[in-house]
This record gives sequence, C-alpha cells and structure tokens, in this order.
Amino acid sequence: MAKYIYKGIKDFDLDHIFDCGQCFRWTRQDNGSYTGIAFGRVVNMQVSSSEDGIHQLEIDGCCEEDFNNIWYDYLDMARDYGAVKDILAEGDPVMAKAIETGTGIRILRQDLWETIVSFIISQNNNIPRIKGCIENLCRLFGEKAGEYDGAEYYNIPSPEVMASLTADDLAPVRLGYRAPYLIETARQVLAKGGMETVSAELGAAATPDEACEYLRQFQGVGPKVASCIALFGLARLDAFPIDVWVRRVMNRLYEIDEKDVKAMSAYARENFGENGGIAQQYLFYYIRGLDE
DNA sequence: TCGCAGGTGGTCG
DNA sequence: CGACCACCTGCG
Repeated sequence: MAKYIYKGIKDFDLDHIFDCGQCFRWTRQDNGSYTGIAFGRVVNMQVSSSEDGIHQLEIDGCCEEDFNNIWYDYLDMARDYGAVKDILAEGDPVMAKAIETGTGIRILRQDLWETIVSFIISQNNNIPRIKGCIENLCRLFGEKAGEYDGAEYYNIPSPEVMASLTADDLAPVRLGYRAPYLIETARQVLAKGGMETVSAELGAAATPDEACEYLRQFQGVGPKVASCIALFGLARLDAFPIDVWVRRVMNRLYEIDEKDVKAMSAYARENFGENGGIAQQYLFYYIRGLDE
C-alpha cells in the first residue's frame, strides 16, 4: 500500500505521543519511526521535514481514505494543542515546564473495547509486561490484521471471543489474576447487547464522573482504570486519571498530600478544567522523565 | 530474596 | 464509607 504524507503538523512528536502511557501497541524503530496497529490497520509513522522545512507526517501502509477515516481522528488532528498549551501554562510555571518537556503529546482517540481491555490489564502492572500481555492476547486469540517488515500484527479479540475463553485458555497470556476480570467484563458487555450498546449508553454521560461510574460496573474496572478508559477510549478530555505517577508529581510540584486523591481531582477540575486529560499527560510524561 | 509495578475487590471497623 | 491487604507475574 501507498505512503501517505500529511504536511504542516504542529505540536506533534511521535516519542511523546507513543511513550506517555496512553497506548501499548506501538514500537519504536531504530530510525525513530513507530510501527503499530489500530482499528485493524498496520502502519509505520515517521516525522520528517519537506524541502521547504515544513514538518510532515509520513504514514507507510496508509491510503488517503484511511487517513481521512481513521488516522486523522486517531491522532486528534483537529484539535489545536497550541491553544490548549497556552491556556494550561498561563499562570502555572510548573505546567509550563511540563509542557516544554512533552510538547508534542496528543491524546489518541482509541477504540473503546481495546482501551477497556488494555487498561484492565494495566492495573498494578508495568509497561513492558502490559505490552507483552496484550501482544500475547492478540496473537493467540485475535484475527490477523496484516504484516509490516515481516512481522505479523493481530487485532484485539472481540468481546464474543473473549467471553468464550476460560482462565485456562488465557494462561499462556500471563495475565495473572486479571484473566477472570477480562472474561467477566466481556460477558458483561455481551449481556448488555455488545459494544454498540455500551457506546450508546456511555454517550449519554454528561460528565466524566458519570462515564466513570458507568464503566466501573465492569469487573476489574476501578476509579483509575475507568478514568483512563474515559480519556483514551471516549476522548473525554476532561477526565483526569490519577495513578501513582500523577500522585507523585502532584505531591512534588503542587504540594498536595500524596494520599489525598480527592484533593488532586478537585485541583485538576478547578485549574485544568476541560483540558484535564491533556494536562495529566504532560505531567505524567514530565515526572517519568525526571525519575529515569 | 523480596519488593515493586499506570489498582481492584473483598473484608473489616 | 475509609483503611487495609491479598493478588499473578517478571524483573532487579
């Protein structure tokens, strides 16, 4: 398939986008490009400069139609991150510093079911192992989506497939105690009539809190995972997931008690508002960079 | 060896 | 309710 080139990107850095903890299915290549899969498409993305010095995104394995139907939205291209950064940095030198570090971050608009599965797996887990678990799950139970550079890529198994599995089936995936969570959640989704129903019911949620409350009915989905699903799977940019890293950074930078999650979400709601999710990503990327 | 890693569910008080 | 605590697994 062809290579699609999108010129004139701003506020866009592949390292920032794919290494800020929001996704687990992209791999950095030696040349700085990323290969991965989303919505059943396998592509390689690379940022380069055209002859006139304008930054551009090259997507290998992508036609114009796919770019318009999938990748433009996936990469949240319609949003003006420069404007969001100005708002967040205003009167907040700490945030300004964090934005400088992760200046090319964008919130990916990911598939809802894949996001639910991914973040259930992510609980009390580390990133390399999360990636390995998802990889195993897709390779063993998902449909093949395509190849790139000789490597095969598989889709996340559907709720139907996942609901039919047993804990023994999932043993080679090495999910540990999360395996029954996934099976039960898949069954709960089917019982509701599938992801179409779930999406429709979530569409009625007026606030991120309402969306999270709904999501928490699924086995293995607590406050943190629900918030991540709302942000990355529903593009609720006003959701503010609070994990161990965010607690750390808000304690260190805003001097909020590290145990006081309520105070943190209140602070985020008041100071970051509708851009809370984006703010969270800048802070997350920043603190992880400091600690490495 | 044992604690820890993008938490959650169950059980007490 | 809010504070504990066990929990699969792999790595340092």
